[in-house]
This record gives sequence, C-alpha cells and structure tokens, in this order.
Amino acid sequence: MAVGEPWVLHVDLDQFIAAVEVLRRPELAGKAVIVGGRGDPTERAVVSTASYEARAYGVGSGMPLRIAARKVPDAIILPVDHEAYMEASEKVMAVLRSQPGATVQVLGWDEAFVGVQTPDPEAYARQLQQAVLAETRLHCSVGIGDTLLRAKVATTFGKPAGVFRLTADNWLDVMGSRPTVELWGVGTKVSARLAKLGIRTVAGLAACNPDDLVPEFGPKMGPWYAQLGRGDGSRTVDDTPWVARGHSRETTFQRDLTDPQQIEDAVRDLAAHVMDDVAAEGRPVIGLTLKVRYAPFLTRTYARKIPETPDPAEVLARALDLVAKIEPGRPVRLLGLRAEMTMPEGSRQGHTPTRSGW
DNA sequence: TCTGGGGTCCTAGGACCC
DNA sequence: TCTGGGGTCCTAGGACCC
Repeated sequence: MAVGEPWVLHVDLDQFIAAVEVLRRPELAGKAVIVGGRGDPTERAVVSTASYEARAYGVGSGMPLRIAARKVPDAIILPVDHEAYMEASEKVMAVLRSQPGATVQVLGWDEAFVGVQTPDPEAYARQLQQAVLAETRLHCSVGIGDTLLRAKVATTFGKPAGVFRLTADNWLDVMGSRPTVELWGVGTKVSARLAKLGIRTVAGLAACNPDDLVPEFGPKMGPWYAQLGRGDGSRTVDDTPWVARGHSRETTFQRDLTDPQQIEDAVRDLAAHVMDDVAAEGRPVIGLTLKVRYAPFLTRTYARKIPETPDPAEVLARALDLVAKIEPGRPVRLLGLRAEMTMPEGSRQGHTPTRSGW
C-alpha cells in the first residue's frame, strides 16, 4: 500500500444528538426534533441540538428552550440523555480507531481528529464515512487539512455528509473574505476587538504583523490570533488519553434562592456530586472555585487553593468556607462548584484549539 | 428572548521574596 | 532610608469550545 503524505482529517457527526434520538425512535425521522434540558419548555433550559428540520425555523444550539418551543409549536422536545450519546459516541470512536493507520484524537462526543498517511485523503475520508454509517447508522462530515485548524474549518464546508479539503493552497481563496468570527477560537468578543483595530476579515488578520496585536491581546494571544488568520498551527494528531484537570457541577434554580440555608444545602449537594466524579479518578483536590450567578445575570467566582486532600468531608468544609463570600440577601440564580485536581506526569493538556499544543 | 452544563487556558493585579 | 528589577504564587475575571 502506498504510504503517501500525512494528512489531518476532522470528523464531525451530523446533528449528532438528534440523530441518536431518531435512531431509537424512527417515527421521528423527518420531523422537527429539539433536545434540551429535561424536555420541558416551561423550564429554564437551553437547546442542546436541533434536527435540520427544526433549524429551518431558526432554532439553534444554546437558544432558550422556551423560545425554541415558540418558534416551532409542533416540535418534538426531548430530554437530554447523556448515557445514550456517550454510548453512541464510543461506537463511533471505535470505528475511527479501526481505520488503517489512523491516529485518533477525540475532541468531544461527536467529533475527532484522525491523523493518517495516504496518497488520497478524499478516498480515505469516503471510506471512513461509509464505515461509520455501516457500523452506527450515523452520518458524518469530514474536513481534510494540512493543519488541525484547516481540517477543523474545512468540515464546515463539507456538511452535511460531505468531504472538503482546505490547505495552505486554498485557505485564503476560501476563507480570506470571511469575517474573523468564523475562525475556530475567535468569538464575538475578540472579533469585535479586532474590528476596532481595523481587522475584519481572515485575510486582514493573516496579513497583520503578529507583534501589532500584542498590546491589545497580550504576548500569547496576540500572535496566536495572527496565526489563526493564516490557518497555520500544529499538524500533529495526538492520541494521548486526555486527563481532566478538574470536575465541576452547576445548577440553575427554577426560582432564585435567597434563604442562606437553602443556598448552603445547594452547595453541599454540588460538593457531593463533584466529589463523586473526583473519587472516580482517585486524584486529590488542590483547589476550589465557587461560581455564583446573582439574578439577573451578574456572575461572580470565588476561588481558593486548599491543602491537597482526597477527603470529601475536608473538601466540603473548604467549600462551605467559600459560601461565606456570597453576598447575603441577594437573589441567587445559579450555583456552581469546581474542584481542581493534581495532574499526573506527562498527561496531555488542553482540548480546546486556542491553547497548548496548537 | 433571556440565556444549561461541562470543560480549558490566558491575563491582570496584588502579595511576597530575593 | 528609599529604592530597581525579576521571579513566583494566588485570586478574580474573561474568552472560547462542545
């Protein structure tokens, strides 16, 4: 078999969550399906995924469920079922790993990078799509690139169920005139700050001097954004298992809390769940962050390093210390608790594009 | 229209040390 | 007595991703 050049493939399942729901309830095929929260549009919750039929009405991820239900009155609204998606995800990743010569870096439930040496990446991508479909009955789109970033962005143009190639050769032709917010790692805030500097398009970002971005974005992020504009970055797919730095739990209350006892009880509850996740990995806790959203939308975080401990009772006591920082009498809409853990030697860090390894 | 829940990493400023 | 300059650690806040 010909060895060929190294390529990065980015595999992204099409409307993954909705597709999994349709698989086990075939009568939903072709209908507007919305998955979010506990499936109750009267609750405070948001859309996890909408089927293409629902998206046609303007429903998208992150939209309040209440609004989505209003836009599509006859939509079928389902609760989020993490276990089902996890199971489907593991099947898909197993198929990717079984492809000849594939190195697989998982990015989330429904996407992964696949590194491979092949003379014909399109043929490889098609073969991969067929294998995933045959084994899981799920469709995916594939982006082909000479960097991780270009492969990731290429997938957008392959949807649904297609293949698209983006390399140094066609990057500016395809992306140059598009707004910077279409880059992976540039959101609305950063694109607005770039616009303030007169940079609106990917071509504009690609052409700028990285040093000119340092005063606005700092020594790391400035040059990083310039690199994004060029589509450059790592070409290495890393299959080292990812290890979480921490675990957190959050709850949004259907009614804002003001009673100190209720607030304390809620934190005890969060701590118990967080420590379940921590205990499953057997690493000690070294820090805590309490997140408080005061109604309507003011978020505060209170953080503290703690003496390294694996003991849930000790962690709970430190969490309750942080509760003292919550402003008394002010309505609380959301509470979150995050525990940071020690990291094992040599573990891969980061799973977001903007950070280490890119 | 009114915004979930799980993550990661960067930056700034103050405290402290040499 | 007052001061430079560099480093680390900690906390708070922000941005982004799925």
